[in-house]
Amino acid sequence: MVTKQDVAERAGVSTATVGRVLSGKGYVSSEARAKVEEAVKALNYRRNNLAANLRKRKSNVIAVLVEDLLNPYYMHLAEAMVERAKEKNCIVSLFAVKDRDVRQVLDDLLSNRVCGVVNLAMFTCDFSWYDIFLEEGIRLINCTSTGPKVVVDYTEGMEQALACLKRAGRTRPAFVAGIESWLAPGDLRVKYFFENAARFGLQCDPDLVLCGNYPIVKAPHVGYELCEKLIRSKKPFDSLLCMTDMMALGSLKALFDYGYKIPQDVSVIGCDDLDFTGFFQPALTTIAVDKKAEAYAYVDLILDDEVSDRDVVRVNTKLVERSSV
Amino acid sequence: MVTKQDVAERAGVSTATVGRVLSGKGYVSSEARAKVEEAVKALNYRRNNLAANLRKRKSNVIAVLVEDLLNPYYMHLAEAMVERAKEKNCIVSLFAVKDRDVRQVLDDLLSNRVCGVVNLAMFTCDFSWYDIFLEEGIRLINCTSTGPKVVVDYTEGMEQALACLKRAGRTRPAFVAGIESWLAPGDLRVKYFFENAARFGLQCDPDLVLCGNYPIVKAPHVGYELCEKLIRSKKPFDSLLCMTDMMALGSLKALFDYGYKIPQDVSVIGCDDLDFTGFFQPALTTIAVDKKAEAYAYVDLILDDEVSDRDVVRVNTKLVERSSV
DNA sequence: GTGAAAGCGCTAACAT
DNA sequence: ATGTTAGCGCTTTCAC
Repeated sequence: MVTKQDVAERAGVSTATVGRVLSGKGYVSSEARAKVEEAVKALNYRRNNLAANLRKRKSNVIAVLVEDLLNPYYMHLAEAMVERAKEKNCIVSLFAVKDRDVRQVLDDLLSNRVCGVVNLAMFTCDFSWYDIFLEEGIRLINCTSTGPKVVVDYTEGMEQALACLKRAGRTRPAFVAGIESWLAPGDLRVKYFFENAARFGLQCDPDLVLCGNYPIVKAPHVGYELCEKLIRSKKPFDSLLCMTDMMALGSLKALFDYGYKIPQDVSVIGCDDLDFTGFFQPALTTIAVDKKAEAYAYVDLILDDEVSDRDVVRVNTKLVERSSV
Repeated sequence: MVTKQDVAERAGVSTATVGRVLSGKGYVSSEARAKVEEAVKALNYRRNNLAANLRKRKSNVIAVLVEDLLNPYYMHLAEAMVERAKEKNCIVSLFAVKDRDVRQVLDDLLSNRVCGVVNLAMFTCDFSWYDIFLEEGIRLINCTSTGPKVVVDYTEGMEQALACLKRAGRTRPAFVAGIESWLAPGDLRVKYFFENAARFGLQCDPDLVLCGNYPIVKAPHVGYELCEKLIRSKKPFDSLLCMTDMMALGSLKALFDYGYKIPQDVSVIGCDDLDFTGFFQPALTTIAVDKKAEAYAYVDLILDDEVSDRDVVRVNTKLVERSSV
């Protein structure tokens, strides 16, 4: 492998000079620069990140914690994070957090001296180790009540969704929340729904906020079961707001299996706008999250210099209308 | 951070001894071992992988090359690879290969001295740099005609699929291949179909092997368009074999949009058995790939010692019957 | 059975 | 404007 030393020798300068031209900081005469650049090309020099990382005492790996990778929403994020990270010379690694071994995962992160951690497994992750990460100078995003955060602001999207339901003449929406009932009130979607439904002539019956045990049970299953239970309960409803598109997928199927016509009998709205929700039957109307902005924010919060511990970046949402309302 | 040196001092031994007990190789007196173990615990020592990697001249990162992360099949693989890699103390990083910057990605891999590369972007990846990787001792899987490989063996699955079609009384299947027509004949699914359809009383008309430009166009779109074209062509068909579940998703929708009833009018079979294909409408009958075996094979081929360059591991498939046939 | 020491390749403080 | 050099923390040979 070609080292900086090799380049320096070929260019007839010192490694420090090579370092200067490569990093672009410090004074270098244009002749020296030219020689170095020639040598770098000729030798096809490539920096050894292993060494650089050791020196910096920090790797160029951004860790992404997920409960499971099969959540397509995470993948939208991961995709954009990889893209953004590359611009900044970092790579992103996935870490699966399946409850019991959280501690071991964190050990792993520490051992690898990742440069930051994006916690997508907010329903699972244990925050007790936050201090260790701080001490080691590793930034955590979405890992605790303090520290930088990105929050998806559902205001706009929910507003449009409720308006859309109203326009369709709906009055009795149910909310397929899917998560545990003690978590539901904290969710911005649910909260916004409760606080604003009335304004759109929508009844909002706490009984119609359906909780489940996502993410232990997969989203489509949760959606199916919850919707099935709702149908069997005979409680009247004419529309469904779903926490995620994947839950909506399950709900759609339950509705179909029980003979409901969509959107004639019931309107359905999801959240996320996954790339294939247009292929659901019927194509799903859904609250789109600016996933690229969200993902970029994660990376930026980890890599940028001027990030304060109390930074919060908000990500926008908007309704994408298709055929399910 | 706690270094090996710290541990050595506390235990009253040398770093070499600490190294011996930690690695489990070499002679260590049981007293020394006990003291070291005590110190490791007390100090909460954690190995710094950055340093270890530099020493080994190789990182503990397995690179996974993908065209885009939104393919759920990749995510099934990624999930299992992360799991397997963790057992062997490695982490997996995703790298997006969007055609034009392949070279840059490879530079990245080299620069990071990843311990191996799993190429999932077989329709996009450039193999010309294979030699460099070999020289640097980096293993590539599925990157070239030589080198270790894992091949998904569709024999069993296709056999069952064709039998299933026959049982359903179908005779005119179309094959939604989705990939470019020059690639199709090389695909094992297509190949098996051609060679064995007759045996099941299935006509196999080359005109009914529908090609497209996946992965440039996303799978569900390709599935939709191809199916739509087929319908409009008025060519008779009574069943669909789809290259992937996501293509099947698109095809299902096209069929539905044109008023076909499934499975009454046409039977549909996919490939992959993604975790949510049971929620398609109707639930999709599909050829399941042993994704865990596939993923583990990738990791093992990269990390295990006794891997020969011509190793090929075969992964099994089998039909999962649901409601679309 | 144990310890000393030489790097791995890079960066940056310091000296010139 | 350029060069020298001291580590970063680990592994491993070699000497005791």
